[in-house]
Amino acid sequence: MQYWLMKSEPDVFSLDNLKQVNKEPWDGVRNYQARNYMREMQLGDLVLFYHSNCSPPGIAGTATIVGTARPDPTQFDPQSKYYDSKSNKENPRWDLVDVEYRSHFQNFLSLAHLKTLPQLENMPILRKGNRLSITPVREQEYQFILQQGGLSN
DNA sequence: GCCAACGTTGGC
DNA sequence: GCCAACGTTGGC
Repeated sequence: MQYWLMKSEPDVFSLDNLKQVNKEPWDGVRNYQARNYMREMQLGDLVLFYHSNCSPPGIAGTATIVGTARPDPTQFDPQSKYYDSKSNKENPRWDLVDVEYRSHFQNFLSLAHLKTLPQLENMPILRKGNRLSITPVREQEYQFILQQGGLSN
């Protein structure tokens, strides 16, 4: 089992939205490194759900991987903003995973707060200029963040 | 809205 | 294969 952090802009898709629909195909990832991380994901992997490009940014809660990597259909849809004319069905370029709601933290963990915690200083999300939307998280980091969030599982 | 940091593209 | 130009991300 592995742990991950996945970013989402709450104006587009928030943890509240995930709770409402329960399960969501995580489409639209168009970055090779993030795609490769999705291909490593296994059923039951745990996810920190991060709200980006909002005020305040931070970790809102957790989710679970309930579907492993498969081709993202939006890459073949000319109407989609995620359409990729250079991809083809014989050798799809982009994948998605299925993410299921797990919990909201009692305490939203703002980026400003996370930056004060030396236990988390190695997390990519805390480093300036990091734009990767999916990153691996160490187990100790995940457990510590769960404690900080006030475990509402 | 600004802009630094980063990934991608494409000319050479 | 290099790298400048460009587009995007995302904190502030």
